[in-house]
Amino acid sequence: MQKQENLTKNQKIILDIIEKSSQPLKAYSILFNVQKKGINAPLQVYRALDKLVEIGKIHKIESRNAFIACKNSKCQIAKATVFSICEGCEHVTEIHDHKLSEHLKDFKDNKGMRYNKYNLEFFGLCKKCDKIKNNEN
Amino acid sequence: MQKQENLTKNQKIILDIIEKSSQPLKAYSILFNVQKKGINAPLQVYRALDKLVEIGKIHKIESRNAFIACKNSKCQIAKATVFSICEGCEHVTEIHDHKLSEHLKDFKDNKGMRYNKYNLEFFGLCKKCDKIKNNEN
DNA sequence: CTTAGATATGTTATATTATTACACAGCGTT
DNA sequence: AACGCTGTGTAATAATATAACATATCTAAG
Repeated sequence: MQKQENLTKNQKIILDIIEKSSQPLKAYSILFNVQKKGINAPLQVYRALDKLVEIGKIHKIESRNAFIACKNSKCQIAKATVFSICEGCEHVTEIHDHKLSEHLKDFKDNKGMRYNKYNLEFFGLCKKCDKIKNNEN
Repeated sequence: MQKQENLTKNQKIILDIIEKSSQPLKAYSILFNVQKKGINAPLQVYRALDKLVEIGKIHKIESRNAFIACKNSKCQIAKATVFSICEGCEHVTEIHDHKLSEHLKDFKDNKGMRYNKYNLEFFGLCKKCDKIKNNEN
C-alpha cells in the first residue's frame, strides 16, 4: 500500500486543504481553492480524492457529498467509519467508539453475506443548535 | 402526518414504480419510466421522492444516490435505516436486526449531542458474487 | 540500463444528480 | 371570499461526477 510520504503532488495539495479544514469540504470547493496551485479540472480533484479515500487519509460523508480528513492514525483504511452530523450547522465529527465498533465489525445478517466495510451516519442537533431551536419556540 | 391513502397522483405513480422494483432506482431512471404517465421534469420526481422519504415509504441509499421501497410496515418514518450492499452486483437489502437497532438507538457520544436519526450501510460481497470472485482467482 | 506495466497527470467534453425561481391550481379553514 | 398550505408544471441552471484520450513518471524484471 501507498505510504503517506509517497503521496503525489496533487494528492498532497488536496489532502493539505482538507486537513486544514475543520469541516467537510466539497469537491468543487476544493477545486476552487487549488486553482492557484495549478489544479484546473474537476477530474484532477476527484482522482486525488479517490486515492485519499482508498488509503484512508480522508473519508467521504455520503449524505453530504463531502470529504473530511481522518484524524485517527490507526484508520489506515476507510473500512469502518462512524460520523455524527448536526442538521443545524452541518458540523461533522468522526466517532470512535470501541463498543460500537465491536458490534458493527461482528455483525452478521442471515444471508451469509461477508462484509468488509461499513459507514454509519448519525443525524441530530448539536448542543448549540439544539439550544437555538428551543429558544425559537 | 400524511397518510398512505392521501398520497397524491405523482407520489403514487413514483412509489408504485419503486415498490415494483426489487432494487434501488435512481431518480432519472424513475423519470424515464414515468414520462409516459405525464411526469416530464426532474423536479416532479424529486418532489415526490422527498415526500416519500419523509413519510418513510422509501429510503435513500446515500452511497448510491438511489431509492428503495421500505418493506417494513413499522418503518413509518425514515429515522433508522440499515442496509447491506453488494459491491459486486449492487444488490441492496434492508436489514432489521433488533439487537443492532437497540445499540444504535441508544448510542450516545461524549458531546451531548441528541440524535434523532441514523443511516448505516454495510458493504461486501453477496454469496453469489463472492463465489464468482473466488473462481476468478 | 532498458523495457514493460502500473500509476499519475492534464485537458476537453459530457453525463448524472439536484435545485432555484416563478406562475398557478386545489383544498380546507376561518 | 380571502388566506395559508400543499402540490403541480415548466424552464433554466447549479452541483456533482465520469469518459475518453494523450502523455508523463515511477518501478520492478529482464
